[in-house]
Amino acid sequence: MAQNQDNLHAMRHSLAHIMATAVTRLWPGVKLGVGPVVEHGFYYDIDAGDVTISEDDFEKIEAEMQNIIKEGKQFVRSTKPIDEAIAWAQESGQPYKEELLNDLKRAGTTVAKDLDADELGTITDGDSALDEVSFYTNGDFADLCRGPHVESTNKVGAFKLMRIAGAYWRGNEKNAQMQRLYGVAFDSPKELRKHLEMLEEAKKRDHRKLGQELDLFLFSDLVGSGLPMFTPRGTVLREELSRYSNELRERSGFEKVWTPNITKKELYEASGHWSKFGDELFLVKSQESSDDFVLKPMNCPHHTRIFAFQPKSYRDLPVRYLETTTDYRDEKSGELGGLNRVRALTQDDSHVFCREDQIEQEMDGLLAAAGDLYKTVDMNLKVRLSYRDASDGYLGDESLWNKAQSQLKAAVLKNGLDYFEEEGEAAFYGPKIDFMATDAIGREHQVATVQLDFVQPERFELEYVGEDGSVQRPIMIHCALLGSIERFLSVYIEHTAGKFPVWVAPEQVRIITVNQEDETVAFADSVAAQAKELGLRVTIDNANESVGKKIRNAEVMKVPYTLVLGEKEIESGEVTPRVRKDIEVQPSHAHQKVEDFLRSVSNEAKSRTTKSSL
RNA sequence: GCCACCUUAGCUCAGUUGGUUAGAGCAUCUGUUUUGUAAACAGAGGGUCGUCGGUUCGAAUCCGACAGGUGGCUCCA
Repeated sequence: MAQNQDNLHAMRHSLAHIMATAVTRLWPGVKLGVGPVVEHGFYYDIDAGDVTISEDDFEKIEAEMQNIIKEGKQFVRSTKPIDEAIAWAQESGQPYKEELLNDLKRAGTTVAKDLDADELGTITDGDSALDEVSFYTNGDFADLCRGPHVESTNKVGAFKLMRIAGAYWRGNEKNAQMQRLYGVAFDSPKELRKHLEMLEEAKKRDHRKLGQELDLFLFSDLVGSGLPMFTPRGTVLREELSRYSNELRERSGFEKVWTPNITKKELYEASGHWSKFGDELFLVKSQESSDDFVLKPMNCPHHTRIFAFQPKSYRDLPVRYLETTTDYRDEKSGELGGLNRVRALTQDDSHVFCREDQIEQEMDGLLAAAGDLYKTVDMNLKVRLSYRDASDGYLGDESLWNKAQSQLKAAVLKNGLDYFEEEGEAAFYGPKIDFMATDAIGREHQVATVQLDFVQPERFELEYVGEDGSVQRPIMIHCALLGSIERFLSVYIEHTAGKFPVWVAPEQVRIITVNQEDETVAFADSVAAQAKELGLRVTIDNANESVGKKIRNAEVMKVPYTLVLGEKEIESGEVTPRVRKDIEVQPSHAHQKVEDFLRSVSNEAKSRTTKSSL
């Protein structure tokens, strides 16, 4: 298995090399960046000068790649001293390679390790010292590369070029933008086909498609991009989820607060957000006063004002505030996408103000709440410890940072969470524990987050009176369980493929009438009334259509339970519920009394289970 | 914001190299039908082909700008 993995890796690496060969043959003089292996395939960054490569060119590039593969040239590995390599880069007109090599020479091993493996890592020569780098040559084309490669160009399996994208040289938007050509590659055509089919399947559960089909949310050009609106059905999802999220915290002492949607910009100058995010705030102009207002982009500064409203004693702590509220951020246009990234986002936000000795207990409570929520929605999340990096975009004393980071790690370890650590992912005021969910095509998105903050209490001069009468500074713990409701929905809709469990389903029971006789309609009405009495979301389909058609409509809308009501049901007072296929049903009698059916559905909803007790 | 691509009816999509009144299925409405567990039948309405500008005797089709979207990059409190 490991053997196969290694081979697949070498194959993908070789394909990146072959693609670079092909592009160089087709457009002589292109300048090459880096060409690493990624999940499912590979890419290569290319600067083609004035030439624009587009997806229409894929056929041509793939054909040339096939030629190279047919030639079956050996990949020959060689090494050069770094100065010779630099000379080679200069001679062959490869300024990007030259830059990398110069950095390698200058940086030495220590720094090279810190750099992204996709960049410098690809050209370092494994464990050996950096005074030498490796090359792979196939025929007349040589490329700087760590490898490994397969032995010759005809041993590369099945591949397909997928798309082309812009990518800044070395990930910095101040640098030149190169063209990144992506391909996928597998051992066999069969596996490639399987992968492409999987992508087709994933498209069917795309939250944007399901949002349309299941009548959940919409965008309007008149309202603006990144500003979703929710239909009655979509609003049920939002409210059921945020209610649950709130319950989980109210249980452990959180109290709801309310803050306005606009505020003077001075609030964010105080918090530090203005200087960091000023250009992403929506400005609001008052016609009555000279104040500059902004739409609030987050809630912590407001919550510090509520905390500071009355003097606090150590006995008052922890103080726990909870607010589900919509924030506004003027994201750059290219960063918006479906519900995942919007300009009006609703956070199920909360803040704890506590003493240092209370951090552990508070963190435990929040991590447990996150665990409960994600167990209920049946999602497995990766936990990311998001630390600061060496850049200067962070506020606060470095020793406080170190302490906060180790406290977060301790909490994660104590709670037995699987985690990974990543530098440069922290908020500017503190490190975070981020819960990462995966969408239908495998992209990761942050949902829940727990953050430790020593900075804002400082900047807002928050205090409480300690046991000995001295003035103390509280610590803030930020937490959102869903994160942004919109983003959560984007992954949750894809996770469930729109087959929502009963407790969140916008429509829990659909009643279908067999005919439009008065008696039938009256019976349907009475069943619906009973269902509503039990707090169920129920609709009646009394359309003049065939029963088959109406069943189909209920199926298409993924309604969990459907009742067909006609003469038989009126006579017996019993129903035979049609259960959505994904719902686990414990073996039980197929038909049952109306009251029994409705009561058990109602119990399922209350207990937020995914199993049916019918 | 940057790179590539996309935009035809409410939805999904046809529309041949620029050439009459731009088509289909579903949905909607009307009529017939009163229906038993995934699509009854018939008819009708619905589009200045994303917007604006240009080329042309003639533009859904070619060119440009803008808007919206998709996939990436950058960013993400």
